[in-house]
Amino acid sequence: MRKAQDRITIGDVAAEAGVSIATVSRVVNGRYGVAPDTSSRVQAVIDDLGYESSLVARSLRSHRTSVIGIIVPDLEPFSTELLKGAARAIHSTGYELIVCAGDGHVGAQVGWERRYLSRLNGTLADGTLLVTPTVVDVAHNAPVVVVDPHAGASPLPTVASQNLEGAMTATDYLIGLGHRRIGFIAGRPDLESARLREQGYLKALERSGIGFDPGLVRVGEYTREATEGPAHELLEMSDPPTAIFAANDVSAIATMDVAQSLGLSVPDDLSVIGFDNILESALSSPSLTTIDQSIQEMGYEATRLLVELIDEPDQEPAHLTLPTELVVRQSCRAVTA
Amino acid sequence: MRKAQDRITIGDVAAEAGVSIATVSRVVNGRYGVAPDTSSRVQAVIDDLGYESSLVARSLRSHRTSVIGIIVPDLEPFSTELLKGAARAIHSTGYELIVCAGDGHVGAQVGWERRYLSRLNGTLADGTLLVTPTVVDVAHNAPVVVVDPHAGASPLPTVASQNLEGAMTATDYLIGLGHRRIGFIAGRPDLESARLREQGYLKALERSGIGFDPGLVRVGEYTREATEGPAHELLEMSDPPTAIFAANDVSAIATMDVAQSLGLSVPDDLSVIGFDNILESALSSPSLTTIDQSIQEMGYEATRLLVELIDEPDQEPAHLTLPTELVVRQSCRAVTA
DNA sequence: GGTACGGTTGTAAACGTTTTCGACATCGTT
DNA sequence: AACGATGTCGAAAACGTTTACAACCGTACC
Repeated sequence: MRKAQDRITIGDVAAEAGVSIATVSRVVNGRYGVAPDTSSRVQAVIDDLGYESSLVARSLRSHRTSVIGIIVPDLEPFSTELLKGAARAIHSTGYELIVCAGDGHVGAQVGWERRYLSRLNGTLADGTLLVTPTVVDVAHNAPVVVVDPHAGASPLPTVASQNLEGAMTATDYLIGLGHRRIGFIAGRPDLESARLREQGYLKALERSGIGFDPGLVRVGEYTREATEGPAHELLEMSDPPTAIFAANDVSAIATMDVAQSLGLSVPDDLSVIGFDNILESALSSPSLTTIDQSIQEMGYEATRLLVELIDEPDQEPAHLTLPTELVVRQSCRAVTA
Repeated sequence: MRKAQDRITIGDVAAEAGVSIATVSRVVNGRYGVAPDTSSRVQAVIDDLGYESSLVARSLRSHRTSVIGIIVPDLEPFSTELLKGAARAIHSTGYELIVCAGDGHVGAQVGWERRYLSRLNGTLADGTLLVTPTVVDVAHNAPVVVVDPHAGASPLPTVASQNLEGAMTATDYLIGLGHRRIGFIAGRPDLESARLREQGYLKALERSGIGFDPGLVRVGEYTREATEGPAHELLEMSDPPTAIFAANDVSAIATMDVAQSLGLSVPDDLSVIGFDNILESALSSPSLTTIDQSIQEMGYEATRLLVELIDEPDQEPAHLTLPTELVVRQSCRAVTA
């Protein structure tokens, strides 16, 4: 006797419809070469029994699953915005999306990224999107696209923002407001984006003739938790900065909170500028002046790239760079002489 | 010749190590009955070749995958908070998490939920978490837990909040502030939570003797987009409400934005209270007074329940109800005589 | 009336695992 | 020396599909 939770298999459908398994498979996949009335009879049985083909069995046999995977390190704003863009891009294609999320503790387990990727790629998913990966070596012909890649030249296709230019814009903006002591909260040192933003900060300072004070730089690793300590340090200096450029919005918002907990007013006592333009930056108080990198767009473009790569595997790996833009809100103010 | 992208299979390992496939499988899974030196030799080859067993093949054969799936309708704040809780709960168990997200357009495609569930359940995943599902009939003995279930008695285990009590608390709070014309922006009519919140609103109004004015109720479907029109309607009435209770925070924030676009000040001209206590509610301006239902906790408990259910399938379906709590912030004010 | 052919269907192999079962050694016991 | 117990291992079936191939049937053509 069939137990109730047993799946309905293609064999059940075949038996019920009085045809062979092969025929059922053909009508399920719309293959050519099955008589119209057979087809409709089988289809009726399929609908009746509520048959759904097993993704794993299909994958095992045909190496094609019509799903693409995304591996994200956490579910913080950056990742979720990106996911939205990916979901939007996936919509018109025939693919479906599955997400594997790390637990947010970077470095807690190093192996998980490799493991997920190995699981997805080549079996479960036809292609994979890798978001802000830690060191991962990937067979360079696998259908993988990296968003916000690891530092160094990548043999894989990548999607990133104009990090250098954006960081220079942010720094120039603060300089233009008259700030001279400008602190910097850096991002995850392993990521190309973080390095470029730091370079942009340095470059703008030097170009303006202000020069670089190593004492004004701390590492916040793009996270709220890692930012709080360094922000305290900067603000409790005997000669604290009058402005802080944080390498991403999460750090910037954390910095504002620390400032306010120290009795400092943003922007009156301290100007803060971020990078990313996540949703939360518009809602903070004061609302955060920041550099917009349309994160959703990155997810969208990366997904588009990936789908292209799956259909046409032997391409030169593309490296997309999306523009950034200054978004002026309430968290910065000109220095009062 | 092996093509570079070909996966390394258990057969490759077996050949390289000079043993049978069965033996390799045994050492991979730590089965009893393989000699220590054979085991270590095989293990060495595994590490050397970087072999990872194919999830789909394993699943097909053994019906166990050590992953649990979550199906969410979108990637809006409620869902993402829930995901965080689930990720936290999964961490200590031996399971891994994969997420399938709809595209947010409720009703756009009705079939996707069923399809995803069918794909996950029984093949890809050992169990599935269903978040705010639209109508879905599930074999009631499948390992599935529902968060914020569909209206009506569910044969499946569920996790929900004290929606009725919370809604009464919210309404009572507004009444206590002296409000008499209190509007309501309802949620998705198919969800139990939305119905209970509306009931709580009604019950509090009647108990206080104010009574219920059907003209003050609109449907916002829990989304920003669906809320804007109804909010406009309420606020442009000849005799508009002095307070609005929105069935979730997303609606409440949208309502505040609409009010401000009409030149109304929150809370001076209009008090707004929400439900959920999503992160954004603390960041809005003014910050939103709301009913806290610890969403992460729901995700956590639901996941815990699911894991339990997988290990011990023949349980009476549990129905968990988590407490809610009033969180007073800046968006409500007493009526000025 | 035989043959060729197109359309329709079934048979069986393959995908990469896990697991049952039996084979073979080795060793201790009588 | 024979036998059973034990430890180690391989052969092969099974999971639910897809697809190459062959088989079959009817029709049209010579």
